[in-house]
Amino acid sequence: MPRLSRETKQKDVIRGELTNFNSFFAAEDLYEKVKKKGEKIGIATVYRLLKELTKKEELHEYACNRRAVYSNNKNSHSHFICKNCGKTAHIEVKDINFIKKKIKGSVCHFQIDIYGICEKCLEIRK
Amino acid sequence: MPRLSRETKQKDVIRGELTNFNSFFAAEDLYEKVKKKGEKIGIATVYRLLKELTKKEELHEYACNRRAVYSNNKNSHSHFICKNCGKTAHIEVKDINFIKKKIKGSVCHFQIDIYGICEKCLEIRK
DNA sequence: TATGTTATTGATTCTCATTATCAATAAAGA
DNA sequence: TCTTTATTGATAATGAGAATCAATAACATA
Repeated sequence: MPRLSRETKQKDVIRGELTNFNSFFAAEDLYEKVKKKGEKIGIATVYRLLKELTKKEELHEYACNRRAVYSNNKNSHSHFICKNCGKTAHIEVKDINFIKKKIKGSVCHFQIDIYGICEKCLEIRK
Repeated sequence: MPRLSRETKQKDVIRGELTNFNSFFAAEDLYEKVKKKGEKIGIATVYRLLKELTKKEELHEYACNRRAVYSNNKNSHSHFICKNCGKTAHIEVKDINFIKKKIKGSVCHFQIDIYGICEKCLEIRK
């Protein structure tokens, strides 16, 4: 394990692109953004920085469809996923106090995924 | 796509083992159970039936650590995942009425993942 | 500023869960 | 029994992400 963290050109470039996402993104998305900037940075470096920033809690990592996705904001994430069309909508859930009572450890963040049929698809099915 | 579903010896065997899980399980777990019974069934068949039953809503599929996991009960699932030791504990959350108001579509089931540090790890860190 | 140490990079390979392929097999209806 | 065709299972393909490792570049310090 590395004993200290070094500031590099590559990390700077990737960090610069990081802010260009307003919702969540996958490693590949970030890699594409960097490539479009004309910067030649290996995808392994992108994966590494993403892990590093997650450990530092500058990013929030969670799973979406068996892929790791990341978010700039440290807030928790809640989604409504339509089982018919597959669309994912964000839901705002501010706190989970109702559930915290049941947990003995300390809570960092949470993810709530609600599966169902969205309004549009319900309409079509009629 | 198949026009009708056929009942086979293999599906019967796999279905028999399916009830032997009281919590969630991965495809590989089910495959091992079947193998231990002495039945020679290909792992592809296990994967296929799992997908089929999920589509039929006899099983609930969700993701855990970049793997698909399945559950017999159709209830929703809530977990507390320790970011330190990685252990997952079940939490019982009966309803999410507080959140349903925010959803316009119809809700089938939900999954709540809460990330934090478990009691044991908190103790060790002291 | 030059030098030595070592964290970082990036091309590539590896891993591992899952899906796709396809010839052989076996349900289920006629 | 015969025919049709869904299913099986061995195996190859896929794809996200981790591991490898020689070359490179930060950073400390002389």
